[in-house]
Amino acid sequence: MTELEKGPQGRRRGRGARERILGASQKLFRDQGINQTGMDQLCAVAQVSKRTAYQHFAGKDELVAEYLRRFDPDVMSAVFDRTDLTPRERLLAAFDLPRTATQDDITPLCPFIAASVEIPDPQHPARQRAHDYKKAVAARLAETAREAGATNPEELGEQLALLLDGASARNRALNTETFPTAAAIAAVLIDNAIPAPAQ
Amino acid sequence: MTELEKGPQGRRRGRGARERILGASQKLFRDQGINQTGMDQLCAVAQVSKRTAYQHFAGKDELVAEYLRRFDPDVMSAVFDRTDLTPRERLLAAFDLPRTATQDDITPLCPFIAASVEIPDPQHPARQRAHDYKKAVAARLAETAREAGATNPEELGEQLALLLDGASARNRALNTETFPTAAAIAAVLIDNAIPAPAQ
DNA sequence: AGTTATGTATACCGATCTGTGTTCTTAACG
DNA sequence: CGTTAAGAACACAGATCGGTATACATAACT
Repeated sequence: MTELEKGPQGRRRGRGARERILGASQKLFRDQGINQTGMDQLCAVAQVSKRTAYQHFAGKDELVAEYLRRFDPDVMSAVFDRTDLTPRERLLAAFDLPRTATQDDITPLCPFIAASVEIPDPQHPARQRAHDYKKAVAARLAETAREAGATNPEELGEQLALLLDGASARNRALNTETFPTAAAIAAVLIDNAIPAPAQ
Repeated sequence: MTELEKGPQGRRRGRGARERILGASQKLFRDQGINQTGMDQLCAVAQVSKRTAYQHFAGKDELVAEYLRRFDPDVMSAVFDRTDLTPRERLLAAFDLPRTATQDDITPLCPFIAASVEIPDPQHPARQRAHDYKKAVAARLAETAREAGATNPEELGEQLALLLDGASARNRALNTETFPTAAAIAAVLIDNAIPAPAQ
């Protein structure tokens, strides 16, 4: 995901500052949280001068907003745009994605939930982005639920979105993988929401 | 819940420092978050000298841990210890409690989830307390599920606990009341988990 | 009444935070 | 080659953080 330290004849490190900053943000914000990551450390990891960082971003707030804007811009297309699965299978696959997308043994906390908790101001651009993203996920789930023939697609979309967020939050609090539990609930809800399962 | 500024002949403010500190913590940590609340502000709101605060608590970390220890020490007894409800009704009432327990128009974020996100160190006493509390809630749900005649009470308890956390996290991200959605899911799960509903 | 507990007031410490000013270097492009 | 823009290095400002030291006040208990 990061294409650093290469290029035609091996540039040392200059000329890609903005991308390196965002790459370091992704790693550090995920591992340490937003508030626990100072700009000094972030610039050190990104191998970027502090001055340069503030020429690319007006402030830390804007950097955080851009970090979230870059995160999964097309909303879970890795599962929703799959054509080899039926709509019903796609809905269930949404609960496997967080496990396969990371090489961690436990699924890390959703960065949008993290930002929503770490940033108190609801008007902060990062909070807005988190809001929009959560709505977008629910919308894609609802759309897929409609394709699957659910009687109330919007309701099912909201329900499945709640399961995803619940698993993420619970993963953090308990340090235990909870997505299988969420997937089991999802299977029940999906079966209950589709009137006549194709036989 | 806070019994401040009263007493026999109207003490001004001395002599109840520890309780005032914990009361201020409850308000400020909830409204602003833990990391966004400084000890100076906290002592000002509690009308307590900073020196006194550090004579009662070894540090902010210990204060945060005690704040979470005081929060709902008997785990949701307001719903689980009700004798006027059937076990099934008690399970469903768990999704109304967060709404009735606060006078806010929207349910605030669960303080244990908040602490789990705000505090990076999993070994922090507050994180431990959050872990224990979440397990305790799931245990009470499982116990009640067993009373309700569920075939797999532990599984149902875990599922309902996940719904509670999902609603709380989603409330924060979307600024919308989500507990009704969680309650609807809970109703489906409960009905599916109890083999022969007493008729 | 006198001792002791508890609390107040306030200045302060070192560390860390976000953000800036200044000067120098170097890669890219004509 | 020479100009220009991007970046590096680094010191520094101002605020805030958690936590402490010192000196004083007062309520409670014997």
